[in-house]
Amino acid sequence: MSDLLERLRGRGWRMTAQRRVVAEVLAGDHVHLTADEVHARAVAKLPEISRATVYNTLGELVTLGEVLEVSTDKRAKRYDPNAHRPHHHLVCAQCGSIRDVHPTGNPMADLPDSERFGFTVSDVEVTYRGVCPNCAKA
Amino acid sequence: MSDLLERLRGRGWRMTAQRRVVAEVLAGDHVHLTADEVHARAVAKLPEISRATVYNTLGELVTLGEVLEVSTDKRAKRYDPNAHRPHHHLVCAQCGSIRDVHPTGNPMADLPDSERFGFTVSDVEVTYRGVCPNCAKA
DNA sequence: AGATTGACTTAGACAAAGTCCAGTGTAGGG
DNA sequence: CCCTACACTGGACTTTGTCTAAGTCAATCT
Ligand SMILES: [Mn+2]
Ligand SMILES: [Mn+2]
Ligand SMILES: [Zn+2]
Ligand SMILES: [Zn+2]
Repeated sequence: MSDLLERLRGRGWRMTAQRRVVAEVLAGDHVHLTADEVHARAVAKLPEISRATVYNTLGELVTLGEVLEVSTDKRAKRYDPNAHRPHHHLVCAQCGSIRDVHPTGNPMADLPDSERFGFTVSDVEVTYRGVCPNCAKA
Repeated sequence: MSDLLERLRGRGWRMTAQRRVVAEVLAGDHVHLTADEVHARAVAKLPEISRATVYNTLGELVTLGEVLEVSTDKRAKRYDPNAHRPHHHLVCAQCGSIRDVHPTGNPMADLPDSERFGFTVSDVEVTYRGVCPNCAKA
């Protein structure tokens, strides 16, 4: 995720300890943390970081297209650093765990003109729901 | 929507003025109101109805499968009375208006076993995003 | 019809998620 | 090493949703 920091520097971002820490927390695969989870993990690395800064930084990253907002459950938004490979989500209805998935086919092509109501459709988001192996055996 | 009231009576519900008003507010096609919008419209018909009752009633309708919860934006949940014909949603990214759509094909079949991570997948939710004709011409 | 009763409703306190702002601190260019 | 525009902080505030104690009333019974 240090290439992210490079890109941000290239965009004229001031490199602060807070922004570095938020970027660190977001590293990895299948990462879909809430803002408060990001804050909690950031505090572990930099105790004085404030909630407002975490919200600001996440919001900026979303605006720049470096992070996606996902709302799989009906509670807090989740922040997804996997913004450069298009994908969808598979969510456990019981424990809420989330995996990135790459379905075949193009759901966009499945929406006929007669069902578009004059909209210019630009994007589609697919959420699969089920029970994860862990919850299934319990 | 009076068949809804019938079904509720059949399930042993007490028929109160509040529940009747909430059912009335939910009548129609392409209706996807937030709880507060339902409350505002209910108050117009029955001024003393409380927020708690609207939330309770909506929750009960969801539990009974008579109304669906939808979260197309990342803000408040929306309540969808079209629970008996499966469908997906087309959302205007600018004004937030929502239409029910019926895509062809079955997105569930597009998720190969290798992308299921051992989950038992039971449901899929598709949200199309774009710009509605109204916002396009402005 | 009148009495009864438990389901229903209410107002308001509370909680969680997110926004906003005034004051303070600091990254990075000169 | 100074400056200053940008960034950060803490706390107040808003929105969305939940909970509870006390009061009300729909449906049933007599
Ligand atoms: Mn993802
Ligand atoms: Mn709908
Ligand atoms: Zn699970
Ligand atoms: Zn629109």
